[in-house]
Amino acid sequence: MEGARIARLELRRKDLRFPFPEGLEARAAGRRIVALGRRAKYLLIDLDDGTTIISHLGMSGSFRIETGPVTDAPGEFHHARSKDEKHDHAIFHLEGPAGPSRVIYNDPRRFGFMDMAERTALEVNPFLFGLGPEPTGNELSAAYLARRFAGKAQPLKSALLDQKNIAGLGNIYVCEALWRSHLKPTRAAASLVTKTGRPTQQMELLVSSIRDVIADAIKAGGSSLRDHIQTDGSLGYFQHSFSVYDRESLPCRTPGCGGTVARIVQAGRSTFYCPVCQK
DNA sequence: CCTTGAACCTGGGCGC
DNA sequence: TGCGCCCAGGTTCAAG
Repeated sequence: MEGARIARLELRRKDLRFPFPEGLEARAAGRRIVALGRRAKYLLIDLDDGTTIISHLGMSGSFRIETGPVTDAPGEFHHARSKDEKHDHAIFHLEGPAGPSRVIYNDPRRFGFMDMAERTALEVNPFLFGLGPEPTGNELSAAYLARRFAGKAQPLKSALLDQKNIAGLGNIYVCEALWRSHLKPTRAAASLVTKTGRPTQQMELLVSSIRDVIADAIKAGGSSLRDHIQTDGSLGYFQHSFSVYDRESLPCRTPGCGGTVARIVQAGRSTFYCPVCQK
């Protein structure tokens, strides 16, 4: 996709969760993609005119890539548009050195959305403004989190899910990171900060667990659930290595623990944890 | 300020 | 077989 020219951006409906921004198709047409980036859970597509397309997959969105000319043969198969295909909402028709290809945005539940902004004004885009540091970079540290969590009675789970504290952690990875660091999700965020505002030992452990969870998930190819798939159509398989997420009533996987995974609801989201080894 | 809850949307799974 | 209900994912916004 990088380096390719967008022959046409085809929007097959006027909105996802929000309307597509005014003039998106016209702005994208004929432009070259100079870079692909990511911030938190937003995909950033940099065009050669200084525009950046901002795309979020929501909960059920995915991109898939098709190469070669369109094989939309007329005739008997035309009526048989697959269930999946009807949720193809945006199609980037690309022209690259290797010929035509398409990058297709599919989103059955339409919780995703797209926006566009001038690259020079990205930080003030409403979706990107105020996001915390990436969990994979040096900016995330125990000392930083201690500053953010000091004095907060908010449950640890909710604080970690807050994108203003750390950008890009979702429900699954927060549950997994807390389990790895043996921390109870209902603890106050401030309980990992000393009276003098320094991170506790447990905070250090939490930060390294967050890094490890993300690294392991990337290595394993992502966490797509159920019908949610990879760009090549295969299922992400990190879901097979969840330690607590979606394991209610199953044995805790901490060696020698013997506990049973519980499910509670915090701020309207499911939290899975082991009441025995997470304290 | 902090915290919770509803809304957005669809399809899969389950109980009857 | 089908209907109705609940649930999942992420983010914003309104209300307590």
